[in-house]
Amino acid sequence: MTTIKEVSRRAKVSMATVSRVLNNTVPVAEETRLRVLEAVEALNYKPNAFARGLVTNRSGGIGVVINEISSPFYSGIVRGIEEVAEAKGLHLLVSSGHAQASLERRAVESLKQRRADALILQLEALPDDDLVRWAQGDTPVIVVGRLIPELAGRCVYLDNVAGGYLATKHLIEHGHRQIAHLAGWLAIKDARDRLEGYKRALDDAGLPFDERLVIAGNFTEEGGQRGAEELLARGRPFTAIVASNDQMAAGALHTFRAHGLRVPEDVSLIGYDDVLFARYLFPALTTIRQPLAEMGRAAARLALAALGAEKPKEVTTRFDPVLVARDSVISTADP
Amino acid sequence: MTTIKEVSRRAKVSMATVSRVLNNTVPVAEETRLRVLEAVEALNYKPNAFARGLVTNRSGGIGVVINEISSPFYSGIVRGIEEVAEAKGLHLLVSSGHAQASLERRAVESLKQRRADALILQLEALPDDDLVRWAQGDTPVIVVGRLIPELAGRCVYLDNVAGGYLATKHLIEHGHRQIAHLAGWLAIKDARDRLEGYKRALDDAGLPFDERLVIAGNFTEEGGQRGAEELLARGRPFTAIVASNDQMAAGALHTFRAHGLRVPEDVSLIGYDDVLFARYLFPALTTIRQPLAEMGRAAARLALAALGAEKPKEVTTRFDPVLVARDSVISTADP
DNA sequence: CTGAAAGCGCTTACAG
DNA sequence: CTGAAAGCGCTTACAG
Repeated sequence: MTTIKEVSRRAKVSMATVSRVLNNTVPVAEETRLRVLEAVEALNYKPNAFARGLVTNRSGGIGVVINEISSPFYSGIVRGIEEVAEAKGLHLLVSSGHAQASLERRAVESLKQRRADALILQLEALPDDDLVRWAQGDTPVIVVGRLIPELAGRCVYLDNVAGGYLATKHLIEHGHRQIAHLAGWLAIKDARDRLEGYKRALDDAGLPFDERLVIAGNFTEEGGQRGAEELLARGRPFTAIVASNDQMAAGALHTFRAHGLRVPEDVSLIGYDDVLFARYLFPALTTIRQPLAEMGRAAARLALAALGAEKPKEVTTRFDPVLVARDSVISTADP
Repeated sequence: MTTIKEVSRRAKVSMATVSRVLNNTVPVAEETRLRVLEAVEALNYKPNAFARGLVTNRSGGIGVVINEISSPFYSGIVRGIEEVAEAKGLHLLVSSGHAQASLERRAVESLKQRRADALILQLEALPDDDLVRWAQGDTPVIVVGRLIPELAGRCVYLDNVAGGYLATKHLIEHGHRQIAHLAGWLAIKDARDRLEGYKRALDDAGLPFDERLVIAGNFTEEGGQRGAEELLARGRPFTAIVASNDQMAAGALHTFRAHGLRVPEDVSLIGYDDVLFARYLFPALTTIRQPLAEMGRAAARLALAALGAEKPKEVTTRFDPVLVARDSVISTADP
């Protein structure tokens, strides 16, 4: 690896000058500049990021911890983050938290130690307190997926209670009265919020809440399958289901089909997220959309603003769930 | 941020000693060790990664460039990489290449500059030459998704010609004679290889190759939809389709349904990849499986071995496509 | 506009 | 087993 010293030697200038032309910090005589650039080119010089970071205390990277990089849901967020970070020449340091407190903590500490310029955290296990404490450190912290009062303005989130409500209300408006809920993993707040929304919608419509119609799953296709099986086994009649995400809805669809039940003729089904494959299921899945990439972009912009790389423009920080009506819900009167 | 100096002061030892207990490089008297540890704890000291990297020339991170982080296909690979890297305490530096030569090159250069300890590269646009040249540098390079003769043993790949062949042969064995192909983006080698496999299988079966039955798509659901539309519009009769990936198959399924065509009764369909949602489509998609996570793990192990963090165990480097028969293919005799 | 020098926070021979 | 010192490769006041 060539160093700045070799470049300075070749260009017959001091190391300081090389540094100046590379970083564009102060004006340098055009002739000198050219000589330096020529040397840089000829020697294929790349500044050592460690040395630079040691003195500037900047890494040029944004640290991201996301629950599960390989899930279509979370990677949609990462994609949005990447898009804007890349445009600013910042790179990403990504870790998965796997919804485990110890892993989440380790990931954040490691990111801080490596001096990520900003942290975008989508954590599931750690309590708000930890986030608040980290946010008090020198590294700007942006929170995805929760609203923490102390950190308002640094949180990008979607109201999942409203989303659960919206989904349930949609079914109620289609005449359904016995509505089951395939809940997500209740250790995750999103799951609890959607359940809460479901309850409120029932309540507002004067419908009783029946816990036998609620199954806690785990946000996976397989969880949806098992949940649907159990629901069927319980024998409580229902005409519609609110699934806590699209993957569980896909699993439920599968199970119903295996049991000879038709969706939506025999049971209406609504998902949550609107991941890419939702519209390719059969029937095309009615669902609640979360604008994942957009949320990721918002988080990245907030991070850029926090670290001063970008003017703090207006950044939408609160997103609303929107209903995407496709073919998996039908009125009870219809068939 | 506390520094090693403050720790050494508190523990009443030299900085060298602090460094020694933290890195476990040489034996340190137990009593001293405890004092140091106490100070580290009390001061909540975290070594500065830049300073450490500057002298060791190691970052403790593995650089990954992958075509598209948010695609279910690629993120499956990343997940495998992450799994083994995490277990070794190495972090990941991830960039997307977006199948563009300039972005791929930029990503790799950036990773090298940041002194990633090893590079795992899944590139689409750059030619083998670039990979070979990089591999000659000081950073170990592992290649995912191609076999480069000069870098054999450092390549994790799956024979896509064999996969395309396998898919096509499966249809032929079910009596199909007019088999169309929804190709992927032909700028990507995987797409070309699968097409090649398709041709060979036809040839081996004595079936003519008809280019009017081949549509070049782009590996997305939407591409599959459009491809299927065009295929229908061309009016050439066909009884089965080989799609170059599952996402395109999902799109085609959608289009056929819209046209009142049933899969598999009217047209058999086989996908490629076996991404998670493949089995949740209706009909459940027959496809060619790629063991993504396993390939990612293999790449990570190769990287660890290359950088000496792990004994070079036996690592499978070549993977075979396997047929997963589900419900989207039927014999021509059957219906 | 440019150079000499200090310093960022570590690790690692070199002595003892 | 431990300490003093050099050095990793940059950037940034400080002078001129």
